[in-house]
Amino acid sequence: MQKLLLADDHELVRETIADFLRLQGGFDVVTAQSFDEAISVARAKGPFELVMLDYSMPGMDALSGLARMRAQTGCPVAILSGTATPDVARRALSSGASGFLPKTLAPQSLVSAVRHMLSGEVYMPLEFLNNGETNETDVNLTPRERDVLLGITEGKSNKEIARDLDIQEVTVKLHVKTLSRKLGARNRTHAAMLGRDLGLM
Amino acid sequence: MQKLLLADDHELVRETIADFLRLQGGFDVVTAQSFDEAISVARAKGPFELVMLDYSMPGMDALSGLARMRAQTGCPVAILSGTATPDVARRALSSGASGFLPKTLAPQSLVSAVRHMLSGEVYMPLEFLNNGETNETDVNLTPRERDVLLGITEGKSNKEIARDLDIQEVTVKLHVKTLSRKLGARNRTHAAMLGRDLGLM
DNA sequence: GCGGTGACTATCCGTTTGCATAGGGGGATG
DNA sequence: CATCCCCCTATGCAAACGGATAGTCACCGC
Repeated sequence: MQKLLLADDHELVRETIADFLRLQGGFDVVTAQSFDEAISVARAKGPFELVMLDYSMPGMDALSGLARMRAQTGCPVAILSGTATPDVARRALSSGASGFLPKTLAPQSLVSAVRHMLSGEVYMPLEFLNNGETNETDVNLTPRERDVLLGITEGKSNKEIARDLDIQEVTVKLHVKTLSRKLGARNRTHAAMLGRDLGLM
Repeated sequence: MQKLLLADDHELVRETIADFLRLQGGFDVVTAQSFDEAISVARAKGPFELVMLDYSMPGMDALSGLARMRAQTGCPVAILSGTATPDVARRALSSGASGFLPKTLAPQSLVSAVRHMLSGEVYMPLEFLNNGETNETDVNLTPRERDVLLGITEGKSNKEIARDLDIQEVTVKLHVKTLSRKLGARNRTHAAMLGRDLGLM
């Protein structure tokens, strides 16, 4: 029987989906309620043939959890999301996710999606690509902040960014501080990662 | 009967695939031998339910042809490629392609892939994500360097990384320096971005 | 044994970040 | 006009980073 790992912090959602996969899909489903627990479970009760991670979940830290889980287990990892924006879906795939599962997915489609991923292909509903042009995530940076963030992602120093934008270095620092606060980043590097994950540039 | 548009400048490949889709899939396949012809055909003989474009083809201009075709037809557009690198595949999906079809795909898989895309989902073989190491760059980090790089991508300071790995901060700095040199990064932020782009963790 | 390599520690130094405080100008909106 | 918001600048300071140099220790292959 194929072993799946499902991690979601909402108990109702988690257990509903798990039960459905057990009954309708005949899978052996193990659950976890946080990213850290998922990592522990993956180590303790593995190997799994597919891991499904909720996108907004304690410890997930946007998409960096995806990379960590992939690195540890080496098995296909899918992203599960309720507040699904097309852009997040695309980025998930770019980061190596085996699939993107919106929670609005019809139950029967879920089973076929899981089978699809188990057979070594990528699952993703098309509507998450077509509508994808306007991706207003809840974060809204000012144009200047985006400029600075772009510079950060290119590994530039504040001084370089200042020269490129023809402003003073102190001003760059100001933007770095404010955009980091808006993104909930702990420093410029974190801001760069979150900015890329959220597709802000 | 579902109408498909297939554009490829190599006649043999184009007609072989087209015939196969007609016979085995029962599709109505129209062909074109350049991107510009594909655009004309799409306007003249449309609408189509799926368009397949060769990645390297006169007028395609890498992936910018994908966006133009999507904008004009509004229907799913897949990328067909012989010289398939995982990177191109990822970029294709990020640019809104409905699928990525390597020409090495088994014929029968091609039909199922087309059906998959017609049903509104995205097709992509997993090996183009998992093997996406893109080891052209031939970076080989030591295990410890990967640990440190992972910490950097999570926005941690050297001090935090040191505590987590139970080593001294100076040692972390050493690893940061060496892994940055290996990656060709200008600083830790740049290293984090390159590390994520190259899928090193 | 010997050389090579990975991992680690130490001290020192200049540069860069990060953060706080304290403003000025311009444009939009009420 | 008053009031935001965005953008810019300035000064100052503590912390973190980046780099150089100089080692120790353990492991592995020849």
